[in-house]
Amino acid sequence: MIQPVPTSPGTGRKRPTIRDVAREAGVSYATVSRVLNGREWVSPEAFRAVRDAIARTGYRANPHARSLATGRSGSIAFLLTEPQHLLFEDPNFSVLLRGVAQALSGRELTLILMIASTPDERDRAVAYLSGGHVDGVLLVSPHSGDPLLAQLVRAEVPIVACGRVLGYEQVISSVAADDRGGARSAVEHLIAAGCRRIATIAGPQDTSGGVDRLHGYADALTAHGLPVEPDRIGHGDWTRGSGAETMRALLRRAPDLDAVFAASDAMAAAALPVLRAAGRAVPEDVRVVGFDDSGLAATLDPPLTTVRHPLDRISEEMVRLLTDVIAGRTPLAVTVPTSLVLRSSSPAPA
Amino acid sequence: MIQPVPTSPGTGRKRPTIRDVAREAGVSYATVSRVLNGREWVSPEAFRAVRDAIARTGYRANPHARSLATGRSGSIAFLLTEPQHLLFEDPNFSVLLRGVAQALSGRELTLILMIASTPDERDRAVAYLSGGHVDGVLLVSPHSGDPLLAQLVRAEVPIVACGRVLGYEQVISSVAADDRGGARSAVEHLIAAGCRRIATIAGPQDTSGGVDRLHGYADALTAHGLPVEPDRIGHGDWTRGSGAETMRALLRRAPDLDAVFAASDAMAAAALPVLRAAGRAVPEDVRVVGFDDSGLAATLDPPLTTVRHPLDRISEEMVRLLTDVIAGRTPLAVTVPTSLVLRSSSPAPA
DNA sequence: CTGAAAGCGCTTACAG
DNA sequence: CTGAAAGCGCTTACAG
Repeated sequence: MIQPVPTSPGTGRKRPTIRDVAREAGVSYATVSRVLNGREWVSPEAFRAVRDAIARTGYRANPHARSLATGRSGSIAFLLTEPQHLLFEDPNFSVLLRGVAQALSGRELTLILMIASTPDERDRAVAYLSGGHVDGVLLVSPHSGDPLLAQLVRAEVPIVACGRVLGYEQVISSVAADDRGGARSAVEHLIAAGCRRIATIAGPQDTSGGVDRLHGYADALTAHGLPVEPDRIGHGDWTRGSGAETMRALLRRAPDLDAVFAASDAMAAAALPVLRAAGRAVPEDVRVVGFDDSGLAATLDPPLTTVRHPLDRISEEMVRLLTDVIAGRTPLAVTVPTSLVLRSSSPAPA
Repeated sequence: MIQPVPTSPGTGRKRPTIRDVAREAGVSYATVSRVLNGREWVSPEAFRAVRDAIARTGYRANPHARSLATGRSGSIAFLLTEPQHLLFEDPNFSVLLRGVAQALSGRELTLILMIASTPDERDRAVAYLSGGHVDGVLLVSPHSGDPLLAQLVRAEVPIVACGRVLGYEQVISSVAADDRGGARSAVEHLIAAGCRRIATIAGPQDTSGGVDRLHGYADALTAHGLPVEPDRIGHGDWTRGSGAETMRALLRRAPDLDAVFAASDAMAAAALPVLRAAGRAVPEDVRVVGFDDSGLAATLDPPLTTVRHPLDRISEEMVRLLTDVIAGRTPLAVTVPTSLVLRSSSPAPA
C-alpha cells in the first residue's frame, strides 16, 4: 500500500525534523544545522553524533523551509520555448541539455526542465519561474518576439540565453557560437573551391543564429567582390521540412547556383535529396555546407561538410555564467569559436 | 542592467510581502491570505481593496513560504528514465508529455520535467523528488530493474506510472493501454487474413508493455491452434535500430514467416526496409502490423497497420490518478482499451 | 565550539 | 466577516 505523503495533514507518521535529530544526537538544533551546511565550528564529537542521528532518523531537510530561510531554491530551469515538434526533432537541444546536466554535476544545483510551447504553458512557466521556484533560467533558442522575454526580465529572474537575444542584448547574458565567423569561413571555403554562385538557406531572422549566419554569408561574398543576390537567399526555420522547401524555391529562383550554405545541418540534410531529385550531383554540380556538426552530419549521403557548433563549451559556459548572474554580476555576452569540418559534400579544394 | 534577485541578501529592493499588501489595503494580513486563497468570509470591500493593493505593489506569493505552511509544493514531475537518445527518438514521450500538460491546464499544478538517464542524474532526481520539492511523480516507461523505483517507493513519494511497474504492481499506481488485448487483436487480424507463420518483434521484457504485447501475440496463436515457435520471436528494445536488427535475425531463423507483429511502430518502421531488401513484398509476401499508431505509422511506405495506443486517454488518467494518490487514496491500475487501425501494410482480409 | 532566539513569508484554526 | 497568534522547518548572526 502506498503511504500518503508524510507531510500530508493528519496522515501517516510525521517526517523527522531538525529538532528530532538534535534530540537524538543530544545537541541543539543549531548545531545540527551547522553540520548540515558544512559550516565551521563543530567539534568532531558533535559532528559524529549528528551524522549518526541523521542516519538513524532518516532525516532529510525540508527544502521549502531551507529556501524560505536562505532565499534561494537550489535549482535552475532549462526552458524550451520552441514548438514541441521541433524540440524533439532538433538534436541540438538534446546535446545542450546533456552538456548542462554534465556541467551541473559538480554543483549543488538541480536542473529542471520546462517546456513552454503554447501561450497557456508560457504563462504558467513565467509564473513558476518568476515566483522564486528557481534561482535562474537557461533560455534555449529564444526568439526576439516572444512575450515571455519581457515578463521574465521584468520579474528580474536571472537568465542566461543560448545565443544573443535580439533586443535584449544589454539585459540578458548570453553564450553563443561565433555564428558570423563560422558562416563566413564556410562560404570562404566554397569560394576557395571555385564556387561563384553560392546560395544560402538562412535560419529564422528573429534569432541571433539566423541573423549572424546570414551576415557571415554576406561578409564572405562581399570580401571577395561577389554580389549578394536576393534570389540566392532563402529562409527556413531550422526544420528539415523548411530546408527541403527552401531548397526547391532556390532551385527555381536561382537555377545556376553552384553551392549551398545551409544555416543548420537539419536544413542541409533536407536539401540533399532535393538536389539529387533535381539531377544535381553533390559535390560535383553543387557543393553543400551545413552548420552544427550534429550527429546527423557524418551519416548523410554524402557526408556533410559543416561548421562545428561547440555545444559542449556553450553549455559549460552557460552554467558558469548563470551562477555569476545569480550572484549579482552584470550581464555578459560570451562567444565561442567554431571550426570548419570538411567532408564529402564539399571537400577541400584540389 | 540585470537586477539581482530581490530576495538575494542585501541587494536590490525587497520583494513585497503579504504584510506590505495588507498595509496598502488597510486590512490585516490574514485577510490578504484569505483573498489569495479564495477562501470564504471576505467582504466585497476588503476583497477589492486587497486586489488593488496586490496590483499596486506587484505582489507575488513566495512559494517556499506557502509550501512550508501547507506542506505541498503545487508541482508534479514528469520523470523520464530512458537513455536520452531514445527519449528524443521515441515520439511516444512527446505525445504523452503534451497530453499531461493539457490535462494539467485546468488544475493548480505546474509540471516540471526531469531526465534521469545516468546514475548520477538518477541520484539527484531521487533526492530532489523525495525531498518534497514536488507533490507527486509521473513515471514514464519504468523498467522493473531500475533502482530508482525502490528509492522513490521507500521515500513514499506519490507515483503514477505509465504502464504497470513489474514487481511494484501493488504499491505503484499505473495507467496502461490494454497491451495484451491490443496485441491479440493485431495477431488475430493476421490469422484472419490467412497468415500461419507469424513472427513478432517483442519489446523489452522488463516493461509491462513488452511483456503484455508478447503475451497477446501468444494468446492469439494458441486460441487458434497455432504453435508458438521460439524461432519466430525476436527481442528489440523499442528503438528503430533494434527493430532492423531483430528483423534480420528473424529472417535468418524463420525464413518462411508470412507476417510480422512488431511491438512498436518504430521497430515496425525499421523492419520494412529490411524486408524489402530481402526481396519480400509488404503486404503480398509478408504482412506487417505495428503498435502505437504514432505519427510515423501513416507516413511509412507502405502505410502501417497498427494498434492504436491511446496516449491522450492515458495522460489524462495519469493526472487524475496522481491527484488521487496525493490525496492519500490506495493504488490502482487503470487499463485503457486499444483499437486496430488498418492500413496498407496489412489491409482487411478480402 | 555551542545554544537561545529572531526571522524567512506564508496558512489556518481560534476568538471575537 | 476580521484580526491576533501560533506554527510550518529551516538558517544565521549574536552571545557566551
